[in-house]
Amino acid sequence: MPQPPAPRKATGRPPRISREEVIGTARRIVDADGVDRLTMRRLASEIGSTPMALYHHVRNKEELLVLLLDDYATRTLRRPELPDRPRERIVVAAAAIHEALAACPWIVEVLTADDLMSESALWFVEQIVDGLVACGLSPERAVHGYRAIWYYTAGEIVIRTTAARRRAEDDRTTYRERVFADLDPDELPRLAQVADHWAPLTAEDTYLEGLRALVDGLVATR
Amino acid sequence: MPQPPAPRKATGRPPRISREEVIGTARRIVDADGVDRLTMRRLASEIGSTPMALYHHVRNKEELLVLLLDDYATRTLRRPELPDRPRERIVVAAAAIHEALAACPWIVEVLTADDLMSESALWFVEQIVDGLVACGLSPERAVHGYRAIWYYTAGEIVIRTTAARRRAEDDRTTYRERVFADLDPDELPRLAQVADHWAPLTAEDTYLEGLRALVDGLVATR
DNA sequence: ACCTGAACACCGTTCAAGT
DNA sequence: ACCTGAACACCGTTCAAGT
Repeated sequence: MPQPPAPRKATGRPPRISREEVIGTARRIVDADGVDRLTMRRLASEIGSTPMALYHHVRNKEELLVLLLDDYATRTLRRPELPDRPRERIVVAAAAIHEALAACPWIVEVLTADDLMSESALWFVEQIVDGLVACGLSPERAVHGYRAIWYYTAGEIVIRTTAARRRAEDDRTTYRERVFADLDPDELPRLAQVADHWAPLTAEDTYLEGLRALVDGLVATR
Repeated sequence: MPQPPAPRKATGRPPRISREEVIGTARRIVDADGVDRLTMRRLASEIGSTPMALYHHVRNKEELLVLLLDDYATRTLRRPELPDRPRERIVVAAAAIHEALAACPWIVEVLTADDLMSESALWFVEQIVDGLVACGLSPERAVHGYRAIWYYTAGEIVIRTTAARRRAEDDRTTYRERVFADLDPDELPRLAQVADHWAPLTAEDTYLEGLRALVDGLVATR
């Protein structure tokens, strides 16, 4: 293999590994085994070097992760054909970002606090669902409305990714089932009404509807 | 101090620490020093016990965090006076949840990948802002619209919290400033147009406007 | 300039034993 | 039933030294 010509003065020891190699190897580890398997030690050994050699190419692990995301975005974000209608153009552009990030679950990691299914939050969910029903929505659409508000508030991606992870790890549906079984229909009538369909309703992908609603709201004359 | 009567059969050794004590102490640590200072070892020593004693009251650290959030929600979520109009009722209920979570920054932790300010994402931001302008919004309102979409897509809370943390750690504004300085006004005219006002515009709190728009969109007849 | 070895100061969790 | 001690299998990062 020919040596590339050295464009800048070759002072000191020639580099054995490059920043690109570090990022590329990190990407392989993350794609193969998930982001929490990416450690500086493993990365070093995979690259055939020592942990400390990495610190000469990235400042620290946090910078490595930022570089990794940047690399990911550059490789996967493709510019779609855009419709002429401005409103639709917004939707398509946002959906493209969403799709790219959704395929990149390691972005989120940790947290999201399950489903905010805490007893004390249910009353608020009730108000939202009931309010949407009072506005003329069907219970099903009302649940979707609540889901959209919660998604776009706490982050649709974050929630779905960790939920999927949870589902893979063990069946923690028991907790949700218990909450719904203990529901008082007098205090929380709407939730009780939809309790049986909650699982299939929340399994549906309603991202685009929620997004369209948000855009509608933004461009509507107030 | 009087011993509480033992309601169930007292077999074996009497407990020295309770689950409530574990959670309460964990809360104190988190409130004082942040969530990543909460370790099983420190929690144990703060409680005057050993790490392994904790595992008799919580299954593992993840369960401890879930319990901690539940405890937090129970203590801070207060039911507000609700307006009669359903649409306003939704807004108030959702805003109450938002407010509680916003005051609880340790929920998020890590990630959010800065601002998705990657070169390759800017084009999409441009399309969104330009589309909103084409719909009749002022550039300022268009930026707010984009911010709302991004917030409600990736999670308003998550973004703001980590942004605030970053600001406290060091001035990483340099990166954003460099991106905006390098902007090509022919390719990304709207972004270039608002580049100078980006910082103050994004510093404004537009949560309620975005939320109202989302609700408007959801209850609007399509 | 770039890399290495050894060490620092930690982690969460398991296992076997004690009371 | 509840708690302890010791150990396992790790972390990210610093420091001083080598080439």
